[in-house]
Amino acid sequence: MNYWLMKSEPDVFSIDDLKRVRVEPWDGIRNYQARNFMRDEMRIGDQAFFYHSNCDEPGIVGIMKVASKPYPDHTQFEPDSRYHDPKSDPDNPRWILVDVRFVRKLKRTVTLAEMRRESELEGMRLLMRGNRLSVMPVDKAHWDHILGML
DNA sequence: GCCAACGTTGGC
DNA sequence: GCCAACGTTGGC
Repeated sequence: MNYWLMKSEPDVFSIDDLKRVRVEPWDGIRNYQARNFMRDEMRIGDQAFFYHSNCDEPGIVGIMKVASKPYPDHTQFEPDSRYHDPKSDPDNPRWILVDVRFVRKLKRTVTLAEMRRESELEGMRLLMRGNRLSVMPVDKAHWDHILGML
């Protein structure tokens, strides 16, 4: 069992959106490292934090589970999509995603600012300088510590 | 292969 | 809205 953190801008897709639809293809990932995590390391049943980015209160807002094997992100082939990639070959798709399933919303947001103050979370990828990855692994110890902050 | 220019992410 | 940090692109 691996643990993950996946970012989404709540204006685009929030934890409440996921709660409503229950299962969602995590589309729009256009970074190779993030893609490789989904493609090569995620397994059905892995748990992931849902992180709200680029918003008033950035932080962890919920928990979800990986709900599918990796498969091609259809938005790369849609000319009208903001995620369209004209260079992606339909016979060898460049961008891959997994479905995620809603597990629960946390009773409150565990904010980025709050996490930065926790010495136990030192070294966590999310908190490293200049980190911009939108899909990243989370150590079990960090996962447990964050849930203990509630 | 280098690297300057450019685009994006995302906190503040 | 600003801007630091980082990734990608493309000329050479």
